[in-house]
Amino acid sequence: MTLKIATWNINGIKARIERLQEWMKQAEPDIVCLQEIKSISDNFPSALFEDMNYNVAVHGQKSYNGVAILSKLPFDEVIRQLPGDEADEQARYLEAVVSVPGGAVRVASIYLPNGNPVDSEKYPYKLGWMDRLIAHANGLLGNEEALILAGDYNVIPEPGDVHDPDAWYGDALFRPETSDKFRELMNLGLTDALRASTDETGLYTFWDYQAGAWPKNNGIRIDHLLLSPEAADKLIRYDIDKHTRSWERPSDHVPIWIELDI
DNA sequence: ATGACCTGTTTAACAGGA
Repeated sequence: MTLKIATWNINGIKARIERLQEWMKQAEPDIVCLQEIKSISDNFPSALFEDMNYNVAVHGQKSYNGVAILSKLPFDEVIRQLPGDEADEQARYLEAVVSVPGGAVRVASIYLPNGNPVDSEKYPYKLGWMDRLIAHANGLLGNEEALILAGDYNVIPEPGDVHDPDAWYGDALFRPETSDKFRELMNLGLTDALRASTDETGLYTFWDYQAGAWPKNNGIRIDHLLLSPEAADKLIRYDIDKHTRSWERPSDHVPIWIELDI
């Protein structure tokens, strides 16, 4: 069977319900990871998606952050925290396991901290969060199962993933400490689904609302689908649903997705 | 045009985003 897995930072579920449903009807994903729902769990419109035959897992927070996973396959397990800091109250991580004929598929919806400004406490928080993610991913990779770490990483991996690398060099999304941590994560043995599909540069997933970034194609690639070897072996397709950025009242991010031949 | 935003909340300006 083919399993289609997508991730999308929707920048507010309340403001994006119609866009999200329209895209889901077009794209027909089996699993959708959402970030920045900006809603407490109780206010997430789960019933709308249950009516579309999706199971819903939510880790919400008032006003900020918040992640969710919608899945046509039932959840065998749901984890709502990234291990490593019990005091961390920001809702940025949600992990779920579903069963397919070949075994288990584990999917995480990740909203990695932005980290700007870099001279504030926000940047060490980002780097610490990345350390926790590296440790957790390392443990999960030991399971030797299909693992998909999906989400908004707030990390520009390479100069070819940003329209103007020089302008972004000191930014929390692109500075060397951030790149080093991201490389450390990848070096655990993860595959960037886009890079497994193409060497093309200038492919973006985010365009700022300001300064005409979208019409000028001043974008950055910060949303990623990272795959364990067991998942990468099954990868048959990757794409960016760029057209949604032209919709009325769009998110500033667009959905990205993969198909796995399970 | 060297300009230009969006969301949620304390519903009027902020905080936060990237």
